[in-house]
Amino acid sequence: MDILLLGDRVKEAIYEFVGRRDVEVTLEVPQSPEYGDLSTPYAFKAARVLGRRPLDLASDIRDHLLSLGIDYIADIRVEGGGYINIHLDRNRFYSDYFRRLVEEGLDLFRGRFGEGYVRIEYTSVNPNKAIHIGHARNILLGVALHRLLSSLGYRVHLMNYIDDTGVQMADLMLGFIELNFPLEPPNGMKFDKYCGDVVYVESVRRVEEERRLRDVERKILRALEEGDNPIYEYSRRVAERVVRAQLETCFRLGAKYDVLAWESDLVRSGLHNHLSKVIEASRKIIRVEEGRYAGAVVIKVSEGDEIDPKRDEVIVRSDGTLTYVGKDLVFAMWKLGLLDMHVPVDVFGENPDGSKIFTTRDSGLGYKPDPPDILLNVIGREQTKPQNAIKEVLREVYGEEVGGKYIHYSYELVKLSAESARKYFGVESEKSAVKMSGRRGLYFNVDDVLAKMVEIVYRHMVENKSIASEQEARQVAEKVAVASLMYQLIAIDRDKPIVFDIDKSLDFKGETGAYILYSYVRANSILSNAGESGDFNIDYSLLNMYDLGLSRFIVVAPIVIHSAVKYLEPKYIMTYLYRLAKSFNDFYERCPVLSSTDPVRRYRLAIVRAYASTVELLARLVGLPLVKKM
RNA sequence: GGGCCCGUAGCCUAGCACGGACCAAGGCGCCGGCCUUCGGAGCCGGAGAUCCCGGGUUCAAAUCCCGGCGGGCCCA
Repeated sequence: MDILLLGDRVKEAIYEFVGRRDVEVTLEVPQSPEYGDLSTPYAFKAARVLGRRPLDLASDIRDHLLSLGIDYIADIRVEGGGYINIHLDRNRFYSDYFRRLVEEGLDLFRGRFGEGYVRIEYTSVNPNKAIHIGHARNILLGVALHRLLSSLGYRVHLMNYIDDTGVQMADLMLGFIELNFPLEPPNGMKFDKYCGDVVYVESVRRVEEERRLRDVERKILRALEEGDNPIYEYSRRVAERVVRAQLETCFRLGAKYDVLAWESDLVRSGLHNHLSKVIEASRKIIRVEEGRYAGAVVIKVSEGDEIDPKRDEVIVRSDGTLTYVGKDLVFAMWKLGLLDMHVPVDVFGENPDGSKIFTTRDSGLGYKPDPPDILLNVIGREQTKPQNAIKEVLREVYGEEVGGKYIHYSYELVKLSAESARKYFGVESEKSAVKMSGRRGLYFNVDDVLAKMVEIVYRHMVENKSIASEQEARQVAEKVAVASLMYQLIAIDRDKPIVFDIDKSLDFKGETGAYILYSYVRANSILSNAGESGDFNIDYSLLNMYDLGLSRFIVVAPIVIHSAVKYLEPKYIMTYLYRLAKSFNDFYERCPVLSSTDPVRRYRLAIVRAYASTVELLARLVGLPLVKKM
């Protein structure tokens, strides 16, 4: 039994009692323990449609619920003019839940919140530079979604799209081909950083300065788009090396991939020829006959005959080339398993867990994605307009059911604080935040940021002499750093831009990932010093309000997990983890465990054990790394 | 200009999905306390809020609706 199951039981009982379900029973856990463990303002809402007074209705519902003798319900009170407050037999309910949680962990939840096949496309960084802090938001959202869904019993397939035919790649290659940058980075610099911070930035600068280089840039770009030529072959070797370097960073963040899909391979395999299918089938897609857009093919979202650039999307230009949206539309069809279209794949490498990463290639076994139940595309919010157009076409051509599977999982940009921009890049700005720019080299690499974080955490541990071996301390510091970065980027609402300030992100005080890990370390310290296990027949009458406060917070976890998966919001788990850790630290200050005498000591050990198990469970659900010492 | 998103103490954020005990919670910063108790990356106390503005719906609005204002993003 857990609070979610109990809540469902209560809901059903109320629906049956009133004989209608049009007014939803919303259950909440009251802030204050004196209002019980579960509460609903249902009587206020339902009173109107039932033509009754809230107080009377609430009383009747209470009497009915009590008459059912639902297990674990000790008392029900009507308070505050109509709230129905359910008080549980806390000794039994908390103890029983804690015991099962500690014994079964994740098994308590696996398969309970739906099942199916989910494809997630994420990361999608151009192969000309290192992963920066803005990409990290994308990657960490993907990681969290993957862990959440796969842990709860969904089959998850992970794809990473790599655009190796764009102008960014062309500019990088211009640096190697025309500006004679050596292929080997200076003194041990990581290859992706070298490409992005040194070669690419310089190429962009030179192209802007020298007209002659624009022609070279165009020539290289054409070679990349056409493929099957020495420039493309060279470029592909460089790009693969960059991607391998990028993946090292992604792995640090907990990422995993099943298939890397390269734009150049998709072009060569003829994927784009399939665009004609949807062009013919859709009435929204039209070939423009005259005017400015003559010869172009356009997704017509707007009403009327005129092309409205504010609303409509060009998918094929007048010269016959595909736009980004056109490419993405046909790619979407492939990812949804709608095309009978195999692309050659080969093994690219391995994930940290040992599973294979496949990559598209010019030859190899043919691969076709299985149709997923949902397709989550983790893409920035700035792409909303083209993403909506794609979805509309899918809806029209393949029906609501298929179109509904296509989800633009969007998030706002990560910007740079003006202070950081000035201090580290010498860029002055009137505004409080600056847009990052790969072209100007105005961004923080994840590797560099993590290195700074690791250094600070490591020094902290050395000062506290908390860990003996240097090697172990380094590993721990890495996890603390990643956890903190993850909290910074995941706990914030996806619709809000994040202003990244390097100095603030290096501060591990307060509401941070480190805080969560620290509380977990404290819990583990108690457990490992205890020398015995707890007693899971807790008698709360012998304990105080802080024991109770932590306990009733632990018990809420199933509700949080349910919301997180229902709304695909890992943020709910992150913010809950922080509040839970806070509750634990309150408990820690006021409730001595080891120095207490039995039975209090063993009751508290059980609570600490339940807390640690909850943190382990939730951390696993979002991919948050944990440490037992720090 | 149009479309979408955001607006909560000096700053950052939670709560908004599903209106309910919210005279609004947490963090940073500021002021003042707590290291002979299980690890102080912690805890306690204090100051700090027209929940952008106006209207509407409702027994009840930070939450829903309408209109404004301000900011962000997008518009081959």
